[in-house]
Amino acid sequence: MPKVSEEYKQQRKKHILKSAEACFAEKGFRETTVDDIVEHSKTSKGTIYIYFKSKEDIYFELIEEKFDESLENYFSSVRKFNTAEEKLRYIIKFQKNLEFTEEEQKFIILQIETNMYLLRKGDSEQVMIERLGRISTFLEEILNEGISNGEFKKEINATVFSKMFWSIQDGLLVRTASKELANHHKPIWDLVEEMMFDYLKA
Amino acid sequence: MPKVSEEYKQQRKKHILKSAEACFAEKGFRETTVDDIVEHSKTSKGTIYIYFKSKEDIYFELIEEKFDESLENYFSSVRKFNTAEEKLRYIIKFQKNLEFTEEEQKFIILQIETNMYLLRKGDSEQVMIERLGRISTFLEEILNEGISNGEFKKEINATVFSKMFWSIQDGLLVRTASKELANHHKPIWDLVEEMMFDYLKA
Amino acid sequence: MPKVSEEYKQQRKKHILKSAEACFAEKGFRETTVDDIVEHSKTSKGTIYIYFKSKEDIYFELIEEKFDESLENYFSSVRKFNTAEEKLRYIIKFQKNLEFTEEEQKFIILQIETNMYLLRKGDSEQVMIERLGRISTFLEEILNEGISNGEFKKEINATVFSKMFWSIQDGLLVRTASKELANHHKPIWDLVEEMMFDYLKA
Amino acid sequence: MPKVSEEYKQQRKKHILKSAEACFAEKGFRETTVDDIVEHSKTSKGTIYIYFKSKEDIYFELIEEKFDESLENYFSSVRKFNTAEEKLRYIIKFQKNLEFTEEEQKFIILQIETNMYLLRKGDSEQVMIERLGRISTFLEEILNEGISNGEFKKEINATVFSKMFWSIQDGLLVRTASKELANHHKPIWDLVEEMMFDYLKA
DNA sequence: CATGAATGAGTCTTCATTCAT
DNA sequence: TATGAATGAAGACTCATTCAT
Repeated sequence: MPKVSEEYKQQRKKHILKSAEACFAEKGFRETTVDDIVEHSKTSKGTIYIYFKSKEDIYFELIEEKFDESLENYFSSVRKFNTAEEKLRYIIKFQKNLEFTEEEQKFIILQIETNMYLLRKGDSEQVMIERLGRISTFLEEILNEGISNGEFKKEINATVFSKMFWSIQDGLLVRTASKELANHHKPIWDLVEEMMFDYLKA
Repeated sequence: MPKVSEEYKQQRKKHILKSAEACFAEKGFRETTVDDIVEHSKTSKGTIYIYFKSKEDIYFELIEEKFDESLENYFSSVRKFNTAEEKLRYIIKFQKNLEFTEEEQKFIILQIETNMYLLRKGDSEQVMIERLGRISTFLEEILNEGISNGEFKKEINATVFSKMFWSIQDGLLVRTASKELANHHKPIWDLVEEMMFDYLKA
Repeated sequence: MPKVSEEYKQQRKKHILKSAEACFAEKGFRETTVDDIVEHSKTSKGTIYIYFKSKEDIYFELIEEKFDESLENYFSSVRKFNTAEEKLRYIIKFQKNLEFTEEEQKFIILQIETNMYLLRKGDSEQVMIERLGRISTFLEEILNEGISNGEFKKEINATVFSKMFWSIQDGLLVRTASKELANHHKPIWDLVEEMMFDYLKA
Repeated sequence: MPKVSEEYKQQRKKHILKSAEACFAEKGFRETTVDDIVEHSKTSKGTIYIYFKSKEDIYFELIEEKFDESLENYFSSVRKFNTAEEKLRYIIKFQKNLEFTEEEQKFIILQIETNMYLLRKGDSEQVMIERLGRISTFLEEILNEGISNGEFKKEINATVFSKMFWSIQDGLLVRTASKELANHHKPIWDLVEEMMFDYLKA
């Protein structure tokens, strides 16, 4: 006989998570204090510790949520296209069209930092590899689809190509987080696109 | 121990830096305490503050030293080759042959974290962009050399290609830091190499 | 203990201030550690930093409070008298009758030290001069009152006399802080009284 | 068979003391570091600890020296005058004519702080009281001289008057250290002079 | 005697977490 | 459930003093 509905509690948690995201993006995990989150979320320290068992816990839930949410959206919008080429071109187009606002850049930084954090902790095996695997598999399927139906040449190693692709994407993301490349990444993606399709269809 | 040679002092500093590197690589900047460095270096807190004015100072000197040192070695070994193609192939080969020990992987993580840290602080403009610029220019020169002497096709935009190349390298490095890709990056570099030369010489 | 009344918090702050006073009086500002205050107040370091933002902050609030509080009481008790002579004699009598306990002597020392501290910092202009001004003006008014109604002679420069008076008071206070003069100051005040009134009414 | 002459050593000590004086006056005892004194004296930490056994020791020797030196000079210049009145007027004139440079004001602050420091330590009985006694006695003698030869009236209590005089002097000094009264003390001394001689000769 | 590098106890301050209300 | 006051362990940094050269 809970006093408040489950839905209410979910909503409350989401609200805190949103605040935490803003804070972490702004200052990073270590530099963000629980008080920062309290202030941003207009709740209280006690409340936060009702919904999360530690600051680290907030961080993990945030990453989990953020990642899964955006990834599923992404996958499904890609799947709407018919041919493998269209799908791949859409993926590239999506990256190309990302307009990185200050805020988004900060979130990218946060994501990269998080990866490094996880890598260091060695927990990565469980979490990260599974994720990278999912993304990799997603592209592999598209590539294999293209190979089967003759869009792409037979010699392609879909696994390797997929890993390469996401590595490139990662690299461009890292650079994009910096001001140097920020919003100048389009010509690079153009080049990548040209080069890749030359290879895939040669 | 007074009236000690400049050389001795340099050595002492280097020793502390070495210890700091190990600690930072192990736990990251924020999680490493000065006491960790004290313990690892078998010196004392006071001594560390003779040679460095803050924990952050150690960090920056470390990054600086590590980076500049390795970069210059790298550049000069590349320049030994005659043709542009040889040079580029050597660069790729170099990346391909990197055998990342546990320790080196940790240092890569540290470097990436550092970049993120700098990006967040906004101090990055001075330091990082200059560095990325140096690396980018280095490859641009090689590419232009190849274009002039007919090794590579005329249509290549050396600036864009160079940026792309290093982004890919970055991306692979990030992934390599993870256990997933660790020491499985050779086939990916093979693919990159094939694809790139196809494009450059088409 | 959450959601606590403003009054409760004021009380808590006062309690810490009381402890700090005892510690500062005992050992001086610099020699007093925050841990001393913690121990004396039976609270915790954290609590102290909830109510004050630094050790210096405690010090200033203490001085401020102590000073303003006692000064206003003093002024109002003096104003109760009718004639200027009565007022001035009361002021002197008040000084004369001060029985300096060990503790009060220590607080006098603290006050003098504080003045020196402020003087050195140069922040004194704002705070101290304003205070000295208030005290000086207070006596000037009494003197002018006495001059107007014929109690005192016309030739008196109220401003100079006032400053002299408080300097004497200061000097006697400094000496009183020492054991030498402690509680032997009455005959000196008698002499001062005699001499002053001889002059004022000559 | 000392390696260096006693005179050399005395000179060295004096030099360090001079530097310490400047530093203590500038920043106070606690805020002055041994390194400050090292830098100012252009010697070394080791050297300082040859001549003094602690930072506090420097402080005490400084106070001792400074005080005794100036006091003896002062006494002897006063004694040159013939009558008690001349002597007392000279003392007042001396105070009146003090032109307090920034530096001298700082040294006054240091002296006052030192007194407070000594008072707190309870060592005051030995050192300070003896000093205050010497000064007090000095003036008592002058006053008694004046009483004996009819310059001053018989009813004067030389001991009390003397203590009062130095208290006034102390008070004016404290105030003079502040910017408020700085170099505006002459009219006050004029008033004190007038009032005192009115009393002494009445 | 002179030097200054080394030391480490001692400071202030922060902040994640708890728990009484 | 919600609150926010209380806690204290932990961290960065300082500096008087020592002592090998």
